[in-house]
Amino acid sequence: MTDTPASLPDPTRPDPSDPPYLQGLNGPQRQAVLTTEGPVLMLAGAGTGKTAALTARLAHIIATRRAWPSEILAVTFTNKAAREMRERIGRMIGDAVEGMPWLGTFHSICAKMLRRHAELVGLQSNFTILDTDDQLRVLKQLIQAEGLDEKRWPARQLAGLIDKWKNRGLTPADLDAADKEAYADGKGQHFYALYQARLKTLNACDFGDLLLHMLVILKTHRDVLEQYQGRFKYILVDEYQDTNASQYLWLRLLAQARKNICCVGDDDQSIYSWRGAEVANILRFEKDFPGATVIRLEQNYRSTPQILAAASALIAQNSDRLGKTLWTELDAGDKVRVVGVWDGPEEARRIGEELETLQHRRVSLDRAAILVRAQFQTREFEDRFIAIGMPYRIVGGFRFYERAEIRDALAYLRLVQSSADDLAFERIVNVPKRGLGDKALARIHQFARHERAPLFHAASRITETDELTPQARRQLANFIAQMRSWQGKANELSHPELTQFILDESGYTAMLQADRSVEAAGRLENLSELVRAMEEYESLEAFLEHVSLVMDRDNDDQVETVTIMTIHAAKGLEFDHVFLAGWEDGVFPSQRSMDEGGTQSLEEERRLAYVAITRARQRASIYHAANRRIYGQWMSSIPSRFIAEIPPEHIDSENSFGGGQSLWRANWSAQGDPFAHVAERNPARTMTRGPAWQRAAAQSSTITRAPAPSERGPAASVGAKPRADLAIGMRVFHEKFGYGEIADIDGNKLEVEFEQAGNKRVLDSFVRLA
DNA sequence: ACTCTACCGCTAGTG
DNA sequence: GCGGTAGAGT
Repeated sequence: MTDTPASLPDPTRPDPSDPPYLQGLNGPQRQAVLTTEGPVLMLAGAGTGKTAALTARLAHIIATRRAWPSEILAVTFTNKAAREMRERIGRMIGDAVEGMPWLGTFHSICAKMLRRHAELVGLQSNFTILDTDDQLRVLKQLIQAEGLDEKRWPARQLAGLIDKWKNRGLTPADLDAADKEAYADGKGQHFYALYQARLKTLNACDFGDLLLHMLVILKTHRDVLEQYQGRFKYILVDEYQDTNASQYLWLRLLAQARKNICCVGDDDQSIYSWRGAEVANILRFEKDFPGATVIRLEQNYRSTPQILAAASALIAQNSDRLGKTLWTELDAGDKVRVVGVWDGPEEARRIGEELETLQHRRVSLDRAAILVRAQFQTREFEDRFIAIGMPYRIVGGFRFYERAEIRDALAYLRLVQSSADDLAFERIVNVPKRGLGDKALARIHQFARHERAPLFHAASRITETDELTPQARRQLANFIAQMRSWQGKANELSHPELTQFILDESGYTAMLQADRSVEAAGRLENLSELVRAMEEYESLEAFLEHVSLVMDRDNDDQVETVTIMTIHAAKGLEFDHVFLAGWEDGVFPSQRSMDEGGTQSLEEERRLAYVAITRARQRASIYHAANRRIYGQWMSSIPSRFIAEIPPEHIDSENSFGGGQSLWRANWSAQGDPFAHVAERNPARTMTRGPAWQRAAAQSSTITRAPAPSERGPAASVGAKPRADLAIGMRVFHEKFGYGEIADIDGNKLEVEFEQAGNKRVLDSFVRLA
């Protein structure tokens, strides 16, 4: 597959004989489509028609028979992006898009691969994928089991570290000296290893593992690597600036053989370093792939020259850039508006008025958006818009599948599908309330650990004994019987029917119906939505796979609404009218990024500002308030330094409380670090309000150590083997029933004649010799 | 086993 | 200022 296409005189120029997918593309776009062989880096500025070029490239590869759809690997970050790409390609090449099994997110593609090779990393192919919440619960349990103080060493911190390591492609054995020092006086590596072992016994993996496991497999199993290298004739990566190290390594392995890899991205829009993305990946592409063709898409089709000029001037202040010069053929348009207001409520009021003006001009609210730096800023707008009846929509926040009721329902289904799913068991064994509290759960745990069996199994065995109170025993037996019957029904009923059946029979629906609170109705609604959503999947397995990787609700709002969202959420979107709220130092750039990261994170904030401005097609309005309430405290604030970085000739300034722009602009230029006086006047802003880990780190020099894990006593006998040290007639002590004499032994079940409590059946692991 | 209270944390958020 | 949660209290 090294033959070049019949060479045209100049492939970048339009030709009437062009196939339809090339029509309407500009020169660089055409080059990006036609340069199929060898490594290609497509640097695509904001609004330069990246997706058009990208889909045309795929269409071209398929149309010219360079590869079958199934021989192309196309990766994106979000499901939304994958879905959009699939749709757009579908429009070009028709049903052939159905044959593109390897178009998807990094995670979904890795999950698919990993199910084929699970046994190579000690998993079964039906492994479950844990979300962040499950992950945290597992870690909490481990921390407790090791006797560490959870307050001092929060599970979140450990989760963060493990995530970071996985993002960098490091297994526990790969950690370097510095990393080993991390967490609880150097126990980080120990906990990482413990956690991985625990996941293996749960037959589960977290999101990071999907990539890490595949990376390990590709590195250690040549045959598997060659199989995929052979299959993927062309590789395409979207949003390359967002890749983390493990994704990068994974891609590099797969691309090594043929080197037909095309990475698309924009270093100026890299805004995800905090979750592991490394801009370095895109900056060093040419070194990684010598002879790479670098193509710049610089003609912007979205914004007016004024908006573009403002954004370009801003981003030009950053140092580590590959550099692009965006230009447009559009007419000049309005300057960027900068509006100063007194406080947050006024900001919301003013933007509300602007939106009403748009409504009167018959501009659809769908074409307007309010972009904020942080989620907490949305409240001000919500309050105001409810008051004036402005239809709005807030993107982000809690996602559908993170809602408690959805997670509960899924836990029931997971347990039906796999009774070994301990996390699912724990989640719903007492939801709705069955009178099975900590005590009962602790017993089940203790027995499960002793038997090395899943909780469900242990629970089932424990109901055959008197270990629990009669009430708890009855309830647990009932729950187990129900679960068994559901497992049986899984074959008879369709999975949506089964779900409805379980929700009703378990009492979950009744529990919500009895709940008079405001949220209960919405929860019931969410559950019916879940059942409805399930109908689109072939099987329960298929649905659960989908759910663990995707499950975002498509809001099919009929009403025209203004969208309120974070800048991060707005990446890749565009609106005619964009309102940029809260451009004040401390809010944007955020205090935290300025505290911790120095220029590095300030540059990331600046890229964020660049992304924000370039969302606008016709008009961008920046707002800053002189006073803002943060965490319940009123703070006076100064306009964002980013405003001062936009050349005045691209700005129209107004100020609702006097003073005018000259005031703050002078303020900025007069001092070297104008922020210093704010820190001085408001010391609370800088140090004492730092995140917990900073405070903790400051104290970490004087740490006393928690008791070693050894005090967990002599190890229990291995497996479910009955104890050898017990015999009929021996006197034993049981925590609940007191002293007694063994009357009979049946495996690890004992019949004991207790002095006070009478004849009881108990488990051998709960008694000790008296 | 449930309810109340004190305390923590609080940038962004895909899989 | 607020919501989630852990641990104590009833």
